[in-house]
Amino acid sequence: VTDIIEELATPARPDDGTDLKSRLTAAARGLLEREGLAGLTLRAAARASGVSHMAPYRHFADKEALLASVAEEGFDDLARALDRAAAHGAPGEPPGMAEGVAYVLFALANPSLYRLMFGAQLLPCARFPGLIAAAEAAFARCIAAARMVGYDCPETEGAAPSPVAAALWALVHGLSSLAIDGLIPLPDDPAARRAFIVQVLAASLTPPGNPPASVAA
Amino acid sequence: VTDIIEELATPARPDDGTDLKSRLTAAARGLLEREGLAGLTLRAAARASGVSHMAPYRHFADKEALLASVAEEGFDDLARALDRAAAHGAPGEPPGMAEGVAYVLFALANPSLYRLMFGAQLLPCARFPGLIAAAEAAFARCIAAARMVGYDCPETEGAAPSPVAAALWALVHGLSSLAIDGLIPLPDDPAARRAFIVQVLAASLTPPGNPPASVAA
DNA sequence: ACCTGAACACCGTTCAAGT
DNA sequence: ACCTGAACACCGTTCAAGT
Repeated sequence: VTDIIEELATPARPDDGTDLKSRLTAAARGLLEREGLAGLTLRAAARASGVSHMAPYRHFADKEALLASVAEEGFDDLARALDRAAAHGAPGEPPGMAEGVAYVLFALANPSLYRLMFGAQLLPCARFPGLIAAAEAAFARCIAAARMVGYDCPETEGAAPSPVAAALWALVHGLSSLAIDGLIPLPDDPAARRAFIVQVLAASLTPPGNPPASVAA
Repeated sequence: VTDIIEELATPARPDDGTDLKSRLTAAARGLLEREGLAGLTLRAAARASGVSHMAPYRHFADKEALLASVAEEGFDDLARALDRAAAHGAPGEPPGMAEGVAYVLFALANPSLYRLMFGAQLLPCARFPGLIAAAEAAFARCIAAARMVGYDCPETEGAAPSPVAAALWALVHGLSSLAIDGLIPLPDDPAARRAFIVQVLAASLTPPGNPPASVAA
C-alpha cells in the first residue's frame, strides 16, 4: 500500500535529466511531508527515484547527509518566507511583527520539515557546513527584525549572538515548536490564528507596568 | 561493544523485586541518556532488563508507549526542578526569573530527554493521557511564574492558554531548544552561562523605550 | 498472567562486481 | 564514474507455544 502511495507521489523517472542528488532530496522531502520522519528512509527515497537502494550512497555519505540536505532546503525556504513578509508588512502592526508571524506560519505549514530542521541533532554535530550556513542565514533575518523593533543588536562576530536577538528568535521558535506539538493550541480560523500569534509575540514585548505596544488587537 | 556498555550500565536482574514496567522505563531512560534517541530501542531496553525481546509487550502496547513513559517521567522531573527553584529564588532577581533559569538548565542537563519530551510527536497524537497531564502540570508552573512577574493570566478552562502565559513558555522553551541544538551557544562557565540566560529572558521583557527591568547584570 | 522463541518485513550499511 | 545485487546485523511486530 505504501509502495503505491510512493509511486503516485513521485513516479520513478530514472533518466529525466535532473541529477540524482536533487531528485533524491526532493523525494525525501515528499516522504517527510506525507509520512513523517519515520517514513523518510534511504531505501524509500531510492525507490521513489527509480534507482537501487545503494545508488544514494554515490551522492550522500549516509542517511544523515540526506536528512541534512532536506533540512538545508528547509532553512532556505524559511529565509525566503521571512524576506517575503518583510517586503510587504501589514501597515497597522509594529515593525518586525510581519516576519514573526510569517515564521510561525511557516512552521505550522511544514511541521515535519520544521521538526527535522531543529530537532534532529543535525546542527550540533558540526558536519554539514552548508546546513549551518543556511541556519545562520535564517537567523540573520531575526536580527534584522529585532533592529526594526528598535533593539540595539551589536554585530556578532561569529560565535555569540546578542541576548536580545537570541530572545526574539527563542520566542518565535518556541511558539512554533509548542504550537506544532499541540501544547499551545491555535485557532483554526486563519484570521483568529494570526491574531493570536500577534498577541503572543506582543505579550512578551510588553511587561506589566509598561505602556502596551501599539498592537492591532 | 555496545552490548558491554549496556550490561555495565544496567545489569540484568530478572528478579530484583521491582516490577518489569518500571525497570524497562529506567533502562530506556539510561539508553536515551547514553546513546541518544537512536539507541533507545525496545529490544535494547529488554536486553538491559534481562528479559526476552518480547516481554515489554506485556506492559507497553508498542515502542511509542515506552517512549511516552520516559517522556512522562521527564515532565515530572522538570516540574520538580521548577518547584525547587521557586522555593529558594535568588534575592536580587525579578520574580519568576529563578524558574525560567531552572527550566533552561534542566533542558541543557538532559538534552536527549528534553528532545524526546517535545520533539517526538508524542503529544499531538492524543494517546497517553498521563503524558499530556504531566506536560500540562509543568506548564502550570509557567503560568504561576508569569503571575509572579505581574502578568494578569486569567484562568484557562482546558483548551486555550492565555497569550502571555504562552509567550513566557515559548520564550524559555525556545531558548532551551536552540541552546541544545547549539544555535544559541552558551558560555561554558556556569556563572557566565547563568548570567547569559538571565539576560536573554530579561531582554524580551524590556522592549526599547521602556524602562529596563531590575536585572542583576 | 507472564514470558519465550521462531518468523516476517523492513532498515542502514559493507562488499564484490558489473558497464 | 555510476549503478546493481547479495549479504549482514539490526529493528518492530505477529504468532504459536510454553509455565
